[in-house]
Amino acid sequence: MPELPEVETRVKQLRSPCINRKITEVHLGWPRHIHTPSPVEFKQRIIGQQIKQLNRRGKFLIFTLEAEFLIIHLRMSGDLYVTNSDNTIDQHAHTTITFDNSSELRFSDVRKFGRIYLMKSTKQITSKLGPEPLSKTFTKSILFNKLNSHKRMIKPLLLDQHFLAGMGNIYTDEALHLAKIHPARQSNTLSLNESTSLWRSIRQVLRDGIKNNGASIDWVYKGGNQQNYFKVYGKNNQKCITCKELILKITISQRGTHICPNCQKL
DNA sequence: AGAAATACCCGTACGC
DNA sequence: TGCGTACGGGTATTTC
Repeated sequence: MPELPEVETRVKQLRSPCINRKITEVHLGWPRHIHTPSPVEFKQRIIGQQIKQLNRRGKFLIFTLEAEFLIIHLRMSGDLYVTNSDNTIDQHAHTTITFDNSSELRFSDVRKFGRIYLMKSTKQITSKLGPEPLSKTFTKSILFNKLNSHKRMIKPLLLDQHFLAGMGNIYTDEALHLAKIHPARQSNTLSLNESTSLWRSIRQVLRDGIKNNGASIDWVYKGGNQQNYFKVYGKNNQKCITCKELILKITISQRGTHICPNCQKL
């Protein structure tokens, strides 16, 4: 579930307890979380390094270490938090990274889909990602041009991290609803006005999400408030705020999709 | 190129 | 009540 706003929230929360900490020990309870290098090498390489910076690119958290980068993707059910190493470990905190001040970074992941990378460069990961939707350089004309260069349904295109980095199922449904665009629309059929409206909507739902510390839709991700402001996600059979029509849940390329059939016509 | 299916996981909700 | 099963959510990968 963590999408751009949830990841951004974690970055902000983790900076102060992580930056300038030195890694003294690592516990790997689910070695398959370590995508690269091998778990043994991972441990050898990371111990002794100090965390210099923490940033985000798309849904990836990027810890800048002295000699390389620790990159973490939470996928659907991952979460990260720092706590005192004396505190009881939660059942799903499979990977823990202990710091020099007896606190530790815990990677808790109920569904074990998350991935951890240790790499000399971030390029291998970040160069494949599309633009950051909230950056100054992501202009409305860039979106319009990009939409026109593809002939794909708009929703799966927005979910494609190579096209745009950071959108997930929830914020995509919310953005398309706000822009009054049907998720099955072909990307290259959007008018300039529709594209501009979509550009505004994407940025607005993401900013709102960040402002509210992300969304907590289930037991997995804690502390967010954005779920209280959803207009369509999880609102099937409830009335649309703008037109009172009932929100519909449909399937678009194998993903649950929420629309107002009146506001978002094909 | 892009659509569709599949694999990876497991807590929860739902049907019987 | 208990058991079985479908579901969801992000992405890589494979196949059509």
